[in-house]
Amino acid sequence: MPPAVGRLTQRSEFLRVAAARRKWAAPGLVLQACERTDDATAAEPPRVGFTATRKIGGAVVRNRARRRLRAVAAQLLPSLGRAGWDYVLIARDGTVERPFGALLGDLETALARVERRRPVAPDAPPPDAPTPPAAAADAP
RNA sequence: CCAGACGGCCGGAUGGUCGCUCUCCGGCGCCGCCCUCGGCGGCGUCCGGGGGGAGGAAAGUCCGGGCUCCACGGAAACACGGUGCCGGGUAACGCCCGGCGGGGGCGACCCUAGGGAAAGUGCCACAGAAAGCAAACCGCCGCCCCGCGGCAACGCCGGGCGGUAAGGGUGAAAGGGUGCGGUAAGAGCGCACCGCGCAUGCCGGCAACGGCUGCGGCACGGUAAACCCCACCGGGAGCAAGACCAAGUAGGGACGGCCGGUCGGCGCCGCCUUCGGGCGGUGCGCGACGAGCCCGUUUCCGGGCUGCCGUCCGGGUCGGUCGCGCGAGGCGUCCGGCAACGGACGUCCCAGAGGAAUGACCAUCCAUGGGGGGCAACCCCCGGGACAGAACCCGGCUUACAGGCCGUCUGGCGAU
Repeated sequence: MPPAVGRLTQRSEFLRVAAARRKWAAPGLVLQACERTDDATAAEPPRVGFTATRKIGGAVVRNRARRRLRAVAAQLLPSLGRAGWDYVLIARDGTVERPFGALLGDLETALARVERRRPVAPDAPPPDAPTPPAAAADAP
């Protein structure tokens, strides 16, 4: 099967991913993730959705942020995304100005962080956290 | 060359590697039909190829329309909202063009919400004596009285009566301005010019209006983005309009209280019967009329809704397709017109998404800012690309905008 990445289009799907409360914030973007629970689609390739609110700017800025996020996702998600998972990328103020290489790094570390937290119980801190400030601030 | 005025236009370019969306063609796969080679149609997280893919403001949603549904029958008056010099353009406009009046600028040119204040009402703060009735605070002038001085004419201090809008002072505005005459002092009191008003006037202009002439000493301040008057225009809501398909339910149900005019219908009971039915009673929110309410108000009148109140229960609205891209369309040439614009001919098809496509990244060039080198052309390094994204579609207006290009004209300086 080719490593195609699906899209999230329905509001209910976005809400479900947000309700999973599994996220990580990088300087250029925020990543939310959620594992699909129904068995029918569990083996299918990952899906991704994009959010750019009015908070970051007008229509031009929002469009540009969403396009950059889409370019980043198209480059990394086919190899790094997990089958059966849904991801949501949220644009921040820095998304438009941040260099593209740094944006790639943001998504890479965000994916790794979300992966690492996965086997751990949500209320227990990760035992091998190399950079505690973000994780510690999120734990309580 | 410098300063400025007006009008028009552009608003990064090229290439490479990955992508998105619409459409067309060819494969591949699946399904259906005709039926046996095969053909047609549909579908696809599929493959390959061709073509199209944001703006001058796409923005604000302020006007005008198209289109759609509702009220559409209609009408009149009232009410409400809008527009407001004249002529033209336009599908229409509050827009545009050309004029007129007023104001500003040496000028090119710019600004102008510009009907009516002898239809009525209101307001004109503060200051000021006085703000629509005209008005006398300081002044100026005349007459009279008292006192003082003087031989007297007269002068001065104070008071009274009267004249005076020229001067001072207040104000946004004080009832035309300047000059001469005139006067006790003054004043359109008289005269000249300017201004103003009126005209049955004459001339130019389609008109707004302008010019001339005559009359009137001038008697009627401003404000109508204050009420108002006059003329003209105006149904309401909007593509989440609206239509279709699929699914599927409903446009309700239950209980309690209160009210229920007339006729019909239906059910039940009783009586009569010539067996067709009839009469009486009772129940029923089934129908009609009436009644009530709604469609801005009223009337004629058209339509719609309806037992009323309270409590409880249940359901629907998040899918798909169309609307949705040939249009008051773009470009070019010619003709008419000062112009806005109109006409003829030729030519082109030019975005259609829906968590929302038109991009991401790199290189070179082009503008542009800073630094360095060089006599110079130029070279090197760093920074770095305005406002801003179609959401049914057009015509305008308004607002935002890095930088640049072109044309016409004005003033000044210099040269010929």
